[in-house]
Amino acid sequence: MINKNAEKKRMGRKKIDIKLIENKNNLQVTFSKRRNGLSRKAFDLCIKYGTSIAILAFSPAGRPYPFAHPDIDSIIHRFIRTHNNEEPSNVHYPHVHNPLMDEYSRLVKELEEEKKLSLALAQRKKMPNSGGSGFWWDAEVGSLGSHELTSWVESVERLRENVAKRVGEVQKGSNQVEVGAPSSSPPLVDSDTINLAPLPESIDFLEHYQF
Amino acid sequence: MINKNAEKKRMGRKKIDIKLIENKNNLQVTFSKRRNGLSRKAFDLCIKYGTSIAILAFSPAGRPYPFAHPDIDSIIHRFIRTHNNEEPSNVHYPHVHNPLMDEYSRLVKELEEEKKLSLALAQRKKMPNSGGSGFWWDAEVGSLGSHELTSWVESVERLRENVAKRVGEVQKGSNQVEVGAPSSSPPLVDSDTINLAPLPESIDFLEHYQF
DNA sequence: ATTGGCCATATTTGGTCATG
DNA sequence: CATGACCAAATATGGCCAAT
Repeated sequence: MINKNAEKKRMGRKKIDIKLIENKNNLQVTFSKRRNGLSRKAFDLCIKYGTSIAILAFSPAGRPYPFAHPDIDSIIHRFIRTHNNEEPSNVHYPHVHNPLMDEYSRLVKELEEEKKLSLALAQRKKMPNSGGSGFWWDAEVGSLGSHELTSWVESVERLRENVAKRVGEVQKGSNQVEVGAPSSSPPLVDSDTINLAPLPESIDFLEHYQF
Repeated sequence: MINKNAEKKRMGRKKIDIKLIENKNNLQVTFSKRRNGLSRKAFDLCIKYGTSIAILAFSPAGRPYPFAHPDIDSIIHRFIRTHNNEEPSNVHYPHVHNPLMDEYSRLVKELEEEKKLSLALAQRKKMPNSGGSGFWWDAEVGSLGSHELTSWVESVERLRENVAKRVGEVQKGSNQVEVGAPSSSPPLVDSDTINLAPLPESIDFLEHYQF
């Protein structure tokens, strides 16, 4: 990426895919904005819905940027109460095992596979011309005939669907917070408060990813 | 189906001010979306900047909606390390103070003054509104003098608790790890939260809010 | 209670420059 | 390293309706 196109004309917001950013220089700037944006949103939610939210974030530089309302202590306490673990001597926080991340990692791998497969197929039919200048799909896909291209697209679409479905299942299936230790002790509070609501993520976030 | 007024142009997003939302059923809907949005953004940041973020949020219904990457424990520990350079034995969480609140509170205070004024005027003409159907900062709150901020916090807290209606006692006497405020004992509401130490944060976001 | 569409509009953010 | 400002394009959301 590193689209270094200095134009006099303003470019407006650019779209970037979800991957570790490389342009450290420029991104440092962006992070500042986004971090603020995140807190701003959290704050907004707190006020509008009368809820409490705590955010612990770190800047790429490693600097901590906390946000909390009304205060971090009460929130953490509440969380602990909510999950009400049984270990009195050892306070441990709910192990927020974000299913989304798991899936994300896995999906990235799968996509890699699929990608290779597609490329392999493409190369079998047509021949090389690995321009290699653009994104992984630019070169190869570009060499496909309209027919192949169509099927390729369908293939990817199918993949996307599967991926989406999978993520969906994961969300609904594992929306329980896994406490640090594989607890076997019974909950001490109303059972309906033990379960975490389904992890917030919706599969539509995948739409923002560029496969 | 869904053909009420095909002609009628939809309204599109509406602007709403930042105040406790009128418990409308509709807003419950909105919260779901917004919460998702928050997590989505956090997730995005985590990936793009390779940073770690943890979010502990509660829905108006009192359900916890955690988000964390890579995992909440490491993040909290990191925070402790970062903020607590001295006593490793006495673990206490950084007293997250957020300037956003400062500004907000300040403005609310000003607003209160105005409200108070106009209310006084109104009462001179009309009759008392003992019904108190106003918002939490309406009327009487303004008469609290120099304790507005504390009151405000308490109000919000009370509200939160009401909505939450949570269980809770089962206190686990944790002697090992003290998960409390550094010095103050008041569990939930700590007026110190309102005006405390510094932490880089901009307040320009207030420009977007309508008081 | 929580989510998923739809659509139009309100906000946010990327890339750049400039300032503590 | 962290922000402010600017402009334009990319997203996120408010109502509304419906489904789980």
